[in-house]
Amino acid sequence: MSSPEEHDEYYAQRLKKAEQLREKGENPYANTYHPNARCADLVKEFGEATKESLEAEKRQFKLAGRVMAIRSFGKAAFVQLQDGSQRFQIFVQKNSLSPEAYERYQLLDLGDIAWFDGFLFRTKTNELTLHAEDCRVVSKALRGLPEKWHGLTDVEVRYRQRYLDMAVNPEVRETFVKRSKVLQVMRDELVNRGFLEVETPMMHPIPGGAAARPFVTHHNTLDMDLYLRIAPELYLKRLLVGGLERVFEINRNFRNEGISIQHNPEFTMLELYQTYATYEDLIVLTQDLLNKAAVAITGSDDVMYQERKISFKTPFARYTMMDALREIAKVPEDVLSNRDAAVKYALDTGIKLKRHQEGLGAVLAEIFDVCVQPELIQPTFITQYPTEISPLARKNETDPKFTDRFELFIFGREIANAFSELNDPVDQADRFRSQVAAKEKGDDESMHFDADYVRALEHGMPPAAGLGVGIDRVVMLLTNAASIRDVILFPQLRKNS
RNA sequence: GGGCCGUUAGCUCAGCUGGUAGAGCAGAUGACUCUUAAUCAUCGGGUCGCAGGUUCGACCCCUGCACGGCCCA
Repeated sequence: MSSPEEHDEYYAQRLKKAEQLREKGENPYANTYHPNARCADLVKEFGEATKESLEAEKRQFKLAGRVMAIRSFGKAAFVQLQDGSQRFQIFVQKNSLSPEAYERYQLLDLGDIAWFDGFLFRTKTNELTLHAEDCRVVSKALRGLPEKWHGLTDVEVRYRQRYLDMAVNPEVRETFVKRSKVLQVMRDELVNRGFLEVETPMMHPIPGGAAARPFVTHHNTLDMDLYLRIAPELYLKRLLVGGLERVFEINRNFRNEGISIQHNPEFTMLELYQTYATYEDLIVLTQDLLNKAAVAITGSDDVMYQERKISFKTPFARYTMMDALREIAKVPEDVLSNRDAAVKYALDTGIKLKRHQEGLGAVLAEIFDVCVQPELIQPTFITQYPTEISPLARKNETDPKFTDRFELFIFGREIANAFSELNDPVDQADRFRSQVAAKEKGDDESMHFDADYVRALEHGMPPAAGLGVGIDRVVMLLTNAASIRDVILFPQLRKNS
């Protein structure tokens, strides 16, 4: 990629044409020529109109967009114009334009933003086309477009210069339209259910609400370090203390971890909290949200993803973690109840245990990640997570070793995480202490003690359940994107060398 | 952090056993008033990612680095 200072012959040629326009009294970056229709509107309204009716009506329209192709025949040409909706063909004929307009047309290059005024007709091959009667260059491009047939395939350039990717690869635009639609569907659904959308801090004095390493930043005037949030959870629950009964937030979280096909340092999370609800209620809500999103985006609740059919028909499958270990991974019974047997099984399976993973629950969770998770292709809820790895979740009433929590897996990936919330301030303080102890033993992902949050709970938080949904991963599934970078407009890359 | 792969014209890609760089598109010029990757003719266009090394000679072999991709941690 050449820098703005490195100008080639194309640049010089195009700059010269811009100057020639100026000499004719034309501003090559004019904002005085506006379209009065979009390409898609014309196709919608006149796609079926006959040659004769078009000829009789001679409907006049102004279109504006990027010039994607020019097929020239000397004194006539076909121009492919692309606006925000789609491409449309323009017929430029010397005899149909004023001499001035034809001169302007001759200064038009591939990639320019152009404006045409003309009437609709059908070509000899019966293609709906705008017959140009006026032509303007409204933004002269000084750099050309990538190849017209193969498009832009270099992934690095696609990510670094996403605007080129979008200009030239229509499916990229479609992906981000679908992404927006997913968010809209979820917002609408939650608002309809009485949820209030809120915005809580992105900069936290104590990073909390998830097990992850944060990014650090600094406020100069306050002279204090702040952390980009790893989750909004603890703030959203403070709102429940304050009397809001149903809240949600859709926003970015930041986690200082590796970048992969499934991980970007900043990613979008939907989190919601509902008072007087349990994780069972959220299982229903979660599958409804995903089902509605799938149908809205793909038109079906059967979605093809990477050559596999994923069914978003409700209800989704569900297992407790222990049953999943038993039935899906065929883990022997003694491993499930005996820590030493579990550790031996893990090591025999080739799982590397971190030293701080001492409890049976944590070891079983590791075994689950390796032996069960990759098998969960169809949407599957896994419930009843070990308490020691769920420091913010309410313990199960009958077996306190487990929490009333679920995660949703699709295509072997974690899509959602939810639980009945821990609202006992004394229990919460104990859990934070365990987290701090783990941190001292070397687990840099474990949580800090958040005294301010415990204080909020001490004022009384209604019983509630909370849910987090990884929006990027949902969008990946619904747009058949192999990499999270394909659903994030500007994914994180190293500094350009 | 480790392994493997990639980086050649604006874009998409060839480039043999080491002998000094090619195509298509895009561009310029000319022809052409109904094309659909329009066609035809002519021409211009390269720090072969960067830095070293081996060699009479390196796009090619070796080392290091940068950036990207995939896999693993």
